[in-house]
Amino acid sequence: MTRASKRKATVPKPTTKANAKAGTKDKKPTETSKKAEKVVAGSLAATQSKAPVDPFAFEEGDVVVGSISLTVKWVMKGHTTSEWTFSVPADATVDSLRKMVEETTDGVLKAHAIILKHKSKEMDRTSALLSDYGIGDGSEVVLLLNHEAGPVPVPPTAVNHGFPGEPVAKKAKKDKKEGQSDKKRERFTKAEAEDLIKGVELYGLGQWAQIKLAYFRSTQRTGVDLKDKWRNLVTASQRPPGFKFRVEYLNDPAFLGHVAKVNTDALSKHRE
DNA sequence: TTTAGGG
DNA sequence: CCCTAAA
Repeated sequence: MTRASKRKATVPKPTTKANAKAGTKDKKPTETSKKAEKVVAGSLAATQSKAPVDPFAFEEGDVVVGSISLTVKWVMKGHTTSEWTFSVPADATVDSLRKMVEETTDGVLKAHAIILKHKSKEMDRTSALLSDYGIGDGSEVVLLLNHEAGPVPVPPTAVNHGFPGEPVAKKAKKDKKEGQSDKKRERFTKAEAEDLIKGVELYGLGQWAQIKLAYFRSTQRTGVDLKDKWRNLVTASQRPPGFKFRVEYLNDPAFLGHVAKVNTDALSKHRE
């Protein structure tokens, strides 16, 4: 295949090092002889015009004076969809936390669309300190999405735990001991097909693993399944007008038209 | 392990 | 859906 798009769309990989890929702006933590010192002391005033503090500016082993450990939970339809544990500087702001969430989900959850609440109170002052909202160690923050800010895809589950970038979920072994080939043939529902379309739209062609994580995390669908389904959808969209499909939702010209459109757009981006 | 394609 | 060469 051609080179993948330049924009990295990879979900935080379970890296062993804490800050393997996070903040790209902060160079490197000079020696750690005086970690407690390099921390945020004065950094807020120093870079006030820009991002308050690079959320990933410190490392796992650092002793951050006045740090706050909190948990961010994304609640949707009554249940927690995803949850992350963060350790932030004492002078972290609402906005810096939102950016951390965006980083952690590798951009899947856009900072501008994130609404944070603490004890039912919406934290709308983005430049306010988390402490201004009474947030301290062990606090729990609820994350909501501002739908008016545009469609936001489902983020990967349990992306992080502890410091950003720290490994979290185990790989879920493929105990394919005996003939575990109990894979029954289950047709994609229209909803699944639509999620797949959104995935290709958002991540691009070939990003099956990414789409799997974003939209089929808790499903049996594998990246290969998604790839196969996309191939079939595109083929279907190229059938002559009036073609009759067994699967009902494929008989909707608008539906297949969308598939064709998304495919065309994705193809152009795929080769640039 | 994931992707791309033919089976 | 499966199989598997390539990456």
